[in-house]
Amino acid sequence: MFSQTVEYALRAAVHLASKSPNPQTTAEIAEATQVPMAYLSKVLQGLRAKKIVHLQRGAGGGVSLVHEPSQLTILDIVNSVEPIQRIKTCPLELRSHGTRLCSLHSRMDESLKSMESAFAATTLAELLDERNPSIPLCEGTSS
Amino acid sequence: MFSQTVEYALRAAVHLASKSPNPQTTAEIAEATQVPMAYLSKVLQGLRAKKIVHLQRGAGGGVSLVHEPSQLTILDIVNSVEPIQRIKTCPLELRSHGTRLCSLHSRMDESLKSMESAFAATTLAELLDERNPSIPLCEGTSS
DNA sequence: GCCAAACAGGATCCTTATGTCCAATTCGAG
DNA sequence: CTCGAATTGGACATAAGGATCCTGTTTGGC
Repeated sequence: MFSQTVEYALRAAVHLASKSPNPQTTAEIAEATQVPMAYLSKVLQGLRAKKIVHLQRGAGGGVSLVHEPSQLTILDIVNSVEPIQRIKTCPLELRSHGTRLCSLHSRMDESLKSMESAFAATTLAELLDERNPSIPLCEGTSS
Repeated sequence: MFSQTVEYALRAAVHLASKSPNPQTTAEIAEATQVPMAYLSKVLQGLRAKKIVHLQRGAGGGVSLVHEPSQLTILDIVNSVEPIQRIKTCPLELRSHGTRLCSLHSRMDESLKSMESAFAATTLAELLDERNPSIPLCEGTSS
């Protein structure tokens, strides 16, 4: 449902937020987030184009967030790499098909809207503040 | 966010429901739903494999729903062609990354869960019953 | 100034999704 | 039985997403 690119961008953003405001090298982020480094580099370049991160070349350089983690929402990241496409008009521009498929797409769009709202409501800072949520998703297999 | 294949399957399912229990030929469905026929054929074969539709070959044959529209939900169709992948475990199986990315994926999964619930709550019959929803998505450009 | 660290960006490759085409098969009807 | 309607299924084509590699450019520190 979510593309790899979005997943990678989110991982990188969260990791950067956790280290904010210290810059991290692409290699460090790749290691920490388990993302292929060469590809992560491309993803980060996309985030740079959208003014989400700052990329500093040269020795001692690295990647850093342009804004405070408390000012960045999940939606900001998602929309930077793969904007959520709301369904504004029925994909079928037919005069004859009645309202049937409309109601389908209306339902689909409501789900998109719901997701959009949820993503807009959570900042990276809030993600980091959460201590041991009720449903831990990270139970390692190692004891 | 939704693949073409899912979109096509949903269109076909809704159209079939609207004609239920009469079978429709693939060509008729393709025409009504604006889906390339040759590809629709493949999609329908997928729906057949999941026992959603019945395909009758030969003259007078066609496509028909196996179940009543009131017994088929949007989720049934979606899961038949491209199952919604809930995030059950953190994609990063790291012992060292703490709970940070967990809270991210927890949020993402909540959106998936919400969508799943919404799709499971609506049957094809209900879609057909809806008259002129408050937000019409089908305003044709033609007067 | 030189060197090593670190990003930049183009070329390339692999896989998957989407879409097309055609010969084969099934089956109802005359 | 024969013919045409209709799906079947395999091969093929195209495009996009995901991933890798290599060379160039920038830049801080010695």
